[in-house]
Amino acid sequence: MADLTLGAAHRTLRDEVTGELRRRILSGELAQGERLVEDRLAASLGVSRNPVRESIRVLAAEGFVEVIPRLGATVARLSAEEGEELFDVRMAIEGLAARLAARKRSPEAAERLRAVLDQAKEAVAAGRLEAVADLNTAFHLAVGEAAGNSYLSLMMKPMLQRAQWVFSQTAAARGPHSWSEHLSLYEAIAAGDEDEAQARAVAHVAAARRSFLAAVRRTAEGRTSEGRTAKAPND
Amino acid sequence: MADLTLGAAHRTLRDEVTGELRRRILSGELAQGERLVEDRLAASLGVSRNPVRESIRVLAAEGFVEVIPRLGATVARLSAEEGEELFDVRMAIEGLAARLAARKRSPEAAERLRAVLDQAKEAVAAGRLEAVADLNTAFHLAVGEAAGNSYLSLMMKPMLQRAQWVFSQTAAARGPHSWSEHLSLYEAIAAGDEDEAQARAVAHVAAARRSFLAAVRRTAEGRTSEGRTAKAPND
DNA sequence: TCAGGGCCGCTTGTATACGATAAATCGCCA
DNA sequence: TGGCGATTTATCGTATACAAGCGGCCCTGA
Repeated sequence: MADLTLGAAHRTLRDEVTGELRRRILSGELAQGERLVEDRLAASLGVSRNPVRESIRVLAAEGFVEVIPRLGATVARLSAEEGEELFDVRMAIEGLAARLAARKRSPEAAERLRAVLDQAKEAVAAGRLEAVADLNTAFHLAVGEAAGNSYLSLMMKPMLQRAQWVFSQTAAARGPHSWSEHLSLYEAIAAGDEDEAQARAVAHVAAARRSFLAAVRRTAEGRTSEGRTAKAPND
Repeated sequence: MADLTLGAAHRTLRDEVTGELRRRILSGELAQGERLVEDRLAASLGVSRNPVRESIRVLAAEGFVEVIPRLGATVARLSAEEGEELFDVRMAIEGLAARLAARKRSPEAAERLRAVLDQAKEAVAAGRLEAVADLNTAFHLAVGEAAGNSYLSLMMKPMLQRAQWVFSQTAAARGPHSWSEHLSLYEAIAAGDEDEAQARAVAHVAAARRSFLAAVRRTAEGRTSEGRTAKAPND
């Protein structure tokens, strides 16, 4: 199988597969708790089992997949509680990231943030929702990288992807005001105001948590009154 | 090769190898920047290349190993700056963990913390330094688990191992007062005093940072005056 | 009808084999 | 003698093959 479904770029198959599986998980194409059978995945991606296996280990380390020896891997399950818990971690980490980014005040980083904001404005206007979600993650990650702390960047990447997952699972859209909050955070960082940057980042995540909780509540109500019409975000 | 060097436990070879490689990295047996050649590692561990490869991916996700496609993996390099940066992240995360642990105030978790403290007292008295380092990591991790936040636990594990690595590389011992700080943190958590628990955790990490910086300074001085007598912690 | 036990298939764990690529070395030529 | 290119070697990337375990199913017996 020399020609792949994923395209024959220079990246290793392993990287392609990891990205593709992560995408399928984030998009819900692979549902929570779904079994990840190495053979099937390999076949569906047009590769052998080895790249798939290595990908699964990475995704497990990132918390997207659960592996039980000799039994196989499944997409992790995400309870509403676990979803909410993530926001506590985000407030701590993203508050720190914003503070450090403001302290550093790198022009290049500011430029990158601005670029993401511009792209997002377009995507929002065009109504490309999946792109907006990706750009949201990209913005937060760019803040993390603006902090100039390598380990912070390393840990933030899976954390933010997980956050994106949480939202995609609950169908909790935040809408345009999220981006005005981003803009305001960007300004505080660019101005080098550490306290303000941290405060705005924390407030932003807190607002996201409220959106999440509201969505969970809606889903729960819908479930009891209409009998599970909405896709259940958790079990 | 059915009989392994690592012992024929029920755990998969991949788990054994991951643990062993991580141990060798943390202990300095595998030096920073050292190449990790799959063939050699496989031979030296008495396994095939597959488990080794999967382990390398996991360690890369944790930040202990750097992989360059088609060139191979090396033990990550840890500059003094990167070492210091880690403390910023730790203060944010461990402060949160301590606060949540105090809020939760689970008796079982308190019991586990106490158990680690007891074991550590013994190990310190017996002068078993490696065990003390492991127990230090175990204590911090137990605080994280006492917080009852699954993602927090997930991310703290590699973070704390990295912290242990940082210290082992600089030969910066903290001594017994570190454990009195642990005890004081434990008390605040057991008492359910959120503010105090967070403050003590942050102060504890800040103290660790000072120890680290002092050790780095000593090394730097030793390097300039005596000409690299001490093992260089970074490049 | 139901409980127990053994067989079969699916899936994972591990090893091995082959192809491809980048680095290193050696020799040739200017 | 120095630089450049071809060959060689080391190592990774990927695929395939084999072994082992776990669960489900069917069959048997009361």
